[in-house]
Amino acid sequence: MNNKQIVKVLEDIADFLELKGENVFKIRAYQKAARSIEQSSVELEQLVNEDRLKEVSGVGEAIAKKITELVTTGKLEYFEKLKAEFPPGISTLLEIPGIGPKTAMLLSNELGINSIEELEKAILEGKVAQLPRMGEKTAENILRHLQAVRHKDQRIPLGDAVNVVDGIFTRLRVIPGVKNLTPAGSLRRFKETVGDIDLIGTADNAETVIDSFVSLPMVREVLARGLTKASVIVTRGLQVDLRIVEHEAFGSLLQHFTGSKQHNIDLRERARRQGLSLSEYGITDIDTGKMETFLSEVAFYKRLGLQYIPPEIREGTDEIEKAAHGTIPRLVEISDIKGELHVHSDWSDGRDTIESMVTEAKDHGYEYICISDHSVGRGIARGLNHERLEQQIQEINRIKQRIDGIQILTGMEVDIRADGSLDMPDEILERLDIVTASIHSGMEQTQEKITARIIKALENPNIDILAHPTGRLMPKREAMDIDMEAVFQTALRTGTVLEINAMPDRLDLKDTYIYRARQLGVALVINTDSHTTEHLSLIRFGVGTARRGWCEAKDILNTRPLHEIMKYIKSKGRQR
DNA sequence: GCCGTTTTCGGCCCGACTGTTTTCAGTCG
Repeated sequence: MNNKQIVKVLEDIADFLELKGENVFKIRAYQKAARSIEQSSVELEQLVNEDRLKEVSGVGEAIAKKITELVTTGKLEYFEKLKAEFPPGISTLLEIPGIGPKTAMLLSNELGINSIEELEKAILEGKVAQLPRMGEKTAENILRHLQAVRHKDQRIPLGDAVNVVDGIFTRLRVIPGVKNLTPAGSLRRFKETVGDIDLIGTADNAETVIDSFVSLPMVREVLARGLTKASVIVTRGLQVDLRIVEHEAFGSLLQHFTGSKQHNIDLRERARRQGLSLSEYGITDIDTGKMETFLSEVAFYKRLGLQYIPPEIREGTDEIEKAAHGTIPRLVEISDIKGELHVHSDWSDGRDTIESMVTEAKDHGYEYICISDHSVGRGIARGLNHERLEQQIQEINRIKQRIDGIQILTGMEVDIRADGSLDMPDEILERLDIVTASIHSGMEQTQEKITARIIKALENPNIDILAHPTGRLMPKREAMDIDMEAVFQTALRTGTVLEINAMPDRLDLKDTYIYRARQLGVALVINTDSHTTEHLSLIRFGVGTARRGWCEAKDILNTRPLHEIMKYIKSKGRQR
């Protein structure tokens, strides 16, 4: 049983306990444990074997026992019994926004409703509105949400969300009196997908900003609208929340709305022990009732005796404890990146010429760039065969004469075939500066096969980098089924570099894998895999993801000057 | 159910909005 499945069971337990009306703190304990496991970079099965489950924050005696039962037997008796107490399907009602445990139980008990379809029918027949504490308006709202859930494409990739925000911001910025307009929430934390978009700002008069916001042309529907806060639905069923406070409270507002939820709960619990109460408006002394406001997040954290915590690692793991001890590292920044080792040109499936890619990289302030077009196996991408690669090497040599101020490397993204062999002979690869390998086909193989295939490629001394290691494409293609721990161990042994692919629909390696790889000391590189000149600026998504994995500059190969990279790559110390 | 530079027992984040209410419950983030 993997982490994802365990998380699901814990979440379901929390749902059923809610329906049952159990102690809210017990429910919260299950939810906290689930969130915590979701963030974990280690498979719990491993921890069970080593009897280290209770090292996971939020996992105590009782939950550890339940996880152990799940892992060893594949089932949990407590859960099965709990589930049996309710009509099947009732928990699906909780997926509809606006329906909580009380409403779900009411619908089930009074009207026998246990599915979304039954609910819709009952609303249309006017039965729901007649229930106690319901009414026409509530029934109508539930119906609306129910239909929205059906059409909404769940969480959207980070890159898409950023585009939506850009569209909204261009229009909101022109509203008079609005300041500090900033995306917060999971977007600011660079989470790979976002469920909704949180925007915040400050204003002299919040109400006028809210008014303008709800009447923006892209707004399809207004869900809620108060004096300082509004929620709307824009294209693709995406929910956007805007919250406005007064200028002097911006620091605490930004902190509050950035989350994560678990980070804020942990932070507030800690503050409470210090006799302080936190809110989006500021920090209140519980005894005196006096509130301080904060212009910046740095000041806010400082008041709590904490080092500043970057948004990307505010996930409620152990960041607050580290901040209290002053041991939050300086995470890698975009300005640390000195070059790019994986870009394509119009020689294969890229749009732009080698020369324009190089010029663009130079404009980014990069010291080096490696041209790595596809190999012949990727016929659809116009992959290069021997002769064309030979011609490309000569072309790159000519460009080197014309452009100075940036070092140009010759590379290739070689296809790892279904049997783990490469579709370019070693004697050719030996001549290239940097060779990247990746899988583009046969991604449905068994875990055993794929893992063996990747390990074989990593063991080839000519392969320097493994690109987009898990092959996922959000939202449509899942990661390949790989034993990542085995891949990390092999990369460590062979010295092969693993890529953090910055393309917003890839972000591959993902954050938790990065965390684990870094912990083990695996070499990492952040590449954009650019196919156009514009793509080079997507590096920020790769850096954000690396930061979520707690990477410092020293963990990332392309923060180093080229001669150091080449020294590493060609080093004899690597045992292959 | 978890957890501890005030506690191994007694606490457990905080506020906004909506709708159906005569003062608040339910839900959300």
